[in-house]
Amino acid sequence: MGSENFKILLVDDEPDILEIISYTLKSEGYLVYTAENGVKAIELAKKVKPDLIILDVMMPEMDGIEACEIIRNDSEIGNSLIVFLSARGEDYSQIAGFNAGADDYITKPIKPKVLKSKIKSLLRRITKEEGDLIKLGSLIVDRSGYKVSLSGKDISLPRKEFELLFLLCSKPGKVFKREFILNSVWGKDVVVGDRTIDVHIRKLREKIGDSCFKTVKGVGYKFQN
Amino acid sequence: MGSENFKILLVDDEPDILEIISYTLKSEGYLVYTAENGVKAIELAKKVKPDLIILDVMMPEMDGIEACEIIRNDSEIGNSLIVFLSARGEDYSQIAGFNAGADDYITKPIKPKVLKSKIKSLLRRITKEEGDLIKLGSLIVDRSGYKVSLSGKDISLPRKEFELLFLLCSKPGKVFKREFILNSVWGKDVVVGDRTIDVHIRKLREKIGDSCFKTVKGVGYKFQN
DNA sequence: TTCTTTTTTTTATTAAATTTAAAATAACAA
DNA sequence: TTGTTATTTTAAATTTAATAAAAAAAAGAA
Repeated sequence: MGSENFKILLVDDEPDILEIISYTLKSEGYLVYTAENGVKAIELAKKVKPDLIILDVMMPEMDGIEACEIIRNDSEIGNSLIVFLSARGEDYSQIAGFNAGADDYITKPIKPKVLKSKIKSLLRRITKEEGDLIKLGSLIVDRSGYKVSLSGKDISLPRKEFELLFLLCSKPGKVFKREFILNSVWGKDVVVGDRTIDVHIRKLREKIGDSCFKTVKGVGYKFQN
Repeated sequence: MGSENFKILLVDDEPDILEIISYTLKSEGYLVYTAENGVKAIELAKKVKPDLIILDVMMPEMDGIEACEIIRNDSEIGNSLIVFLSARGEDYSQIAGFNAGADDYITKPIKPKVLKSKIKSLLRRITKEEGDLIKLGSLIVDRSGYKVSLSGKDISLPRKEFELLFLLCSKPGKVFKREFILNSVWGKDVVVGDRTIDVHIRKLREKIGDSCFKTVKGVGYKFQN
């Protein structure tokens, strides 16, 4: 989706790993910063305020777990997402990592595909989890369960329909342009036909009620109840 | 950032909670007012007209739900956003809270991150972006919703009509030359007939009122009410 | 896996509304 | 008066969206 140029700080003492992961992440459009040890990582983190930090567990001087604890207790950078890198089977470090406050871990050897999808889903968490509930009169839109409750009755919606509803409800009364809707629900580079939005709107009108979805011809749609 | 210094009223009987939340919110740039019970809250709310009220459900004397109901039925402060604080798992209070008219709820223990993002997304819902709204007496031109409200009544306009109205209203009293209007509403390289503007002006006169669109012969039109 | 169901997307058709154009009328100045 | 310019009306052209139905893709169940 709208890759909002997330900042990722990558910390590992092996230059090769740094290189490979860095390349992989940059090709996904992330801004990547690197550090080769915990001390430098913390220093750099305070400067760039990364959204996510990838920490190797095994590092000389200050290991990942120690660094993680320090980061978590720092008010400036404490709410970055933290991911650990650990050798497969090092079960201990995984546990320790979570105790130290990590959000996820990835085992070496690193598969770019796995890495990318983990990072993506973690970052989605911070963009989408925000305010996961919208209440508008008798309509409650609940992102955590992908469902809406309309005057007490629960209606569960498929993903696209839900995303569209959620978007419109995030600013009742505002007209969302078709292009904008496409970008945020379908994603920047997904190409779908022009009628796709219409059909989804119709589905929502069927399920939620006709009156609250207003069409502004030549512009887009808005939610208003 | 663009934080328009929102006013938040925080109501809880525990001084510690008051302190912590207050600190968190102030650091985000909000103006925070506090009250330790429902009665004082309502009193204070009438004075400061907060944009958002955070209410603890469990309070001595007057609990949050009761306070919420009173607030909602008060015309002065009834359309503030209301958020409940409730202990996790107290599902009952969530339901009750919504029935009483709350817009959202936050469970204790409170995580500053969650609190901040919820508040932010709630306030985002009610804010209009800058330059989106033009008020001229009883006429409100709302760009984000592509509609105008004329002494309370909403009128929705098609795209071109709206753009034209918005242009004229952006500088009341100024005469816009026909050529300029064509450029900004229809675009530089779109070629349309000369009478097109006239027809659209007429449509606006029909909908908004004849008197406020003045013709300056040989030059163009202006808005003046 | 394969089959079934659901969701999503596309296509074609219909309907509606906007926008433009054109013609008729009115206003006004020279 | 005539000629110019704006207004109104009407009609045509064009855009745009709603609808229905089918195809494709994805998700789930057996």
